[in-house]
Amino acid sequence: MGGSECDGILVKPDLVLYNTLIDGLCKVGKQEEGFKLMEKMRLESGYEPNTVTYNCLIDGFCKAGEIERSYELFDQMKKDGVVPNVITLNTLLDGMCKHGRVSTAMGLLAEMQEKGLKGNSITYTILITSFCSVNNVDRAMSLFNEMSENRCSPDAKVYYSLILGLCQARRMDDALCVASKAKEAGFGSDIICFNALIGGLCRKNKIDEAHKTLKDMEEAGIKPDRHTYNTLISYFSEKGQFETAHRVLKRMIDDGYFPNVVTYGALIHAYCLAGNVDEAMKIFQNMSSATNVPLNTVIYNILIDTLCKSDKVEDAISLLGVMKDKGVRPNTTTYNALFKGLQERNWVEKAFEIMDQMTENTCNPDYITMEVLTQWLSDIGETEKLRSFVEGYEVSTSTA
DNA sequence: ATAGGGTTAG
Repeated sequence: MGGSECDGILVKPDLVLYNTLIDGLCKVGKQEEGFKLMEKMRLESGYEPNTVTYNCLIDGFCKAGEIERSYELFDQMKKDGVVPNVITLNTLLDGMCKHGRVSTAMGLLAEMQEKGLKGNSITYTILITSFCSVNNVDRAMSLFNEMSENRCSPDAKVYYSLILGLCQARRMDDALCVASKAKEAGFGSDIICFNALIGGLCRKNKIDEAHKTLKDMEEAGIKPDRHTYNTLISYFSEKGQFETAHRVLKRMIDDGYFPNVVTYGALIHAYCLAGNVDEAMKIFQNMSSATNVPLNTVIYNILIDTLCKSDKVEDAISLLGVMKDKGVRPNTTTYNALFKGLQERNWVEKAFEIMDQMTENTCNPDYITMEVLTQWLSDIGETEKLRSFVEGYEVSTSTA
């Protein structure tokens, strides 16, 4: 990419062009190449990376989950005398928060604030979203209130992130209250907020309020989208009102939205809940053969879980095989469902086999896995297998 | 040229 390579034409990329390329590489998951390009730029063009260069790379490594690497870049940046800005801060905060390091993020924020770098509304959106995602909505609310005190007025997205968080926490009264405050501040809800509100109200069985919100949405000139329809289909089918659900489905299709994996997932789940596994399997078969909708882990998990609970572990195991043949990765939930099913049958050999598969797939056990296996395997005196299972993870996580 | 919010399982 150095200008010297271009015979005959005087093309010397400037720093902005380099940064654009580095950002592009990072955005498609090639952050390592982005990093190399920065080094090459230094050597061949003599440009020193600036704040933007570092910000792009830090974001690339954060999005790839390589927080340590991002932090190294942040240190290197400061060592080189390149001044971090609020974008650097926000990028790091978002990376840390999304990878479970909320308290590290708060520490960084405090440290940067001491150095005189103030957060902006994006900083607050990041923090509010992550506190909500770790079920600390109260902290999110207090951050929101803190914001105005710091004479930083919330923009639409700050309101929206709080509304979403409140909906996810099932705190619908608070969510509606914040939504009306947002409206007073000139930020009417958008389709994402409306969908969250409608979904939250449905989950709390407040169908009248959900209906009213749907009307508010239409009055605001916002049309229902695929999410809205999926939300309603999920509500009606889970209430056993399959006729209504199918009517909504028809309207969805008439409106130009093809059912997607979520639509099918909602129906499959509801038929499973209603004890109609046959109908659920029929939809599943139809999905595989008559639609282009790719099946995902969630779909298989619903069915595997239901089969295990209906004393059809063999069918669940064969579905696991189908899943793997189709290249759909089982996750912890898949294995947990299977272990519970196998425990019911006390089918130990099969459980051992599945445990080995889980380790091979570097799928991490969670507390449910450990609870089920610890209880079951110690009851039957198979603690040795349990120990080697756990050790398998200690090895794989240290080499990962 | 760089940063922020969405649906299905357990």
